[in-house]
Amino acid sequence: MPDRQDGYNPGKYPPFAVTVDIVLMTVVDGDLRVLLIQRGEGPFEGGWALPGGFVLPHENLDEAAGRELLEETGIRPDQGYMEQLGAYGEPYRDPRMRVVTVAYWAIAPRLRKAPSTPAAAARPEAKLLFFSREAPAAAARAPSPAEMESTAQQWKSKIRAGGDAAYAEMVPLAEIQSGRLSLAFDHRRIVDDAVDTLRARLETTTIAQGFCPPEFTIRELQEIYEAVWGTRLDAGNFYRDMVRRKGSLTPTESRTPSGEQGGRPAKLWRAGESPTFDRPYYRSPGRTRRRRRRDEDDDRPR
Amino acid sequence: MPDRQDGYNPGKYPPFAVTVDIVLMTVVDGDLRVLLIQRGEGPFEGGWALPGGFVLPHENLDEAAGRELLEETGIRPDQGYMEQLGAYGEPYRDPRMRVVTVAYWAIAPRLRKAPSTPAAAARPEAKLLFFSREAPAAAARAPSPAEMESTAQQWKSKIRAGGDAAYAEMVPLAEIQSGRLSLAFDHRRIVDDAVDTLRARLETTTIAQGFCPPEFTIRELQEIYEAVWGTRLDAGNFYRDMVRRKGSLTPTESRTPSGEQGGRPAKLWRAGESPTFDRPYYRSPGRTRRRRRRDEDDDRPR
DNA sequence: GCAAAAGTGTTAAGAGTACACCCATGC
DNA sequence: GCATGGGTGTACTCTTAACACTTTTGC
Repeated sequence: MPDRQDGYNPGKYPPFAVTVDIVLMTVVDGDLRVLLIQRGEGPFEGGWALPGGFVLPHENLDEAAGRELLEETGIRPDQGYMEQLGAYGEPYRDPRMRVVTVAYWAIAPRLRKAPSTPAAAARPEAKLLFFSREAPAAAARAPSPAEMESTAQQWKSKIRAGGDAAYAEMVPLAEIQSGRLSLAFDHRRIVDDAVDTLRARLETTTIAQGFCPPEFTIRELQEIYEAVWGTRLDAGNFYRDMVRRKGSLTPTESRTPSGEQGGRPAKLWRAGESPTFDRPYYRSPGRTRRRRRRDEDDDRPR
Repeated sequence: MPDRQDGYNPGKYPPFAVTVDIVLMTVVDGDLRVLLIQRGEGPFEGGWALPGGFVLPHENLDEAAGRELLEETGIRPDQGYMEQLGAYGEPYRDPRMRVVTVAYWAIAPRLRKAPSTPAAAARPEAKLLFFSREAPAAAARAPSPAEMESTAQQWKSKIRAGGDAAYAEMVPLAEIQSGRLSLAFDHRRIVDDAVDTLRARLETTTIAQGFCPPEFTIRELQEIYEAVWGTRLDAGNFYRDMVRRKGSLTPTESRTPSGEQGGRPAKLWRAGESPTFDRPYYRSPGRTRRRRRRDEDDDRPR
């Protein structure tokens, strides 16, 4: 606490800068990805870093994180999910001054997979999504209900070719954790912590649905779990396990526009009223056999 | 991140004070308690608050929390367990200036219960432990191995009668959560968050042992779980469940100095090599039937 | 018809729970 | 002997995990 009997008095305190950094995660084609920006100046110029910025004097930490998310991606915090991760404050993590960063992690809904064979869609090095960092004023205005309806449309309108000095990109987590792509400051550690927390949250809450479009199939939800946990799950058991949990899913009348070259159309579901499961869905050891490799695709023989 | 393309440059950033606050918890006679200090000056003078202080320019957040814990209680962080909880930064949480607090929670081992009938020991409003906040220099020096051996002795040497303006006290959590005792700033919320996290950690880690003396019985460990979770557990099942988990407990040759008015002497155990369980010990609904009231004492008929 | 994907049934193994019961001590 | 608390046995229930099987579509 600020003032106490140990020699400090108000006004004579060590001044710090306080920033927020955001680990925005999404799942694209079975890959967990993280939003990174390429730094345009300063230390680590040209390096990859988490989006973030200073906390302003009048706003609290959650508001600062929500504002930064909106400014950088056009995503409003209430469209997905956002939660504080923790504070990071090594003395020389920023070489210029003493900075304490409060990290947040957030979830962005994904675009629905384009109708085509899954094999074709997954393979040809699926194009990364680029988010413009320009025109923050336009991005900051509140979206209309129609705009909110389809986040996919919002995103598409912001995608550009990239290649500019400072841009943002959804980078596969594997690129970061394998070390092929290294991050500025202590952001690698922040990303690791965020992923750990996300993995744990999937056990007790329904936030995995936040990665999905407003209406989704149980199979799509399963793909989120598999991407985040890095495991394969039994489709039949997963279906029952999710539907059995009360309050987490609302059934819909509609079904998927039916399969490409066959397959039974899947029921569509909406998020339930409860943000948590009535009973946790644990990654038990038997359930989570390690997944081999991205794009080895499947365990089943053909 | 500090410098970016959005109008900020280094040196022109909103200055904040950064502090650490510590939720030090212990279990005394089946009660989960929290260390509070009574404020000697400033806002909330005379009110109860968490111990804490400013982060110094040269130290990181963990070091600041460890230093504060040592200064305020004489407990070295490596004697128990300490973990960051999160950051709290509402704009006017401190009326004097903009302060962001990074909260930590920590565990202190408890004194072994004095040999007497459990009923007698539990009832007569067991005396609270008082920690002196004076002579910080003495408290700050590194304790010798002999001193470390018995934390109980360290504590006793610091206990004083209390009644002074600024002192510290282990307050039962129930006093805080019932609202009978209200805390300064947003410290009530921080305490609640710390307890939630502690409860969750008991499921997957062996830190409950941190509340126990170096050698302890399974029954003592069970009492920790019951105090923290606020439940009753079946003694027979708990015994097996804990002993079954590999790596969490090391057997000892010794036994308890044998019962007071009978009873089979209990085996003594030490902490195992693993800080986490091989399989989590969940508070499943059946296991955690709600406990009635503190000091109604027991469910069994007599 | 066949292939593919959604959804259901069945079963064996194991974890969780309740509770009876035996064991080792003090008095 | 009796009381007390430590530790073990046992039976029943429920969840998990594997996998066979049925349903509904496209071609």
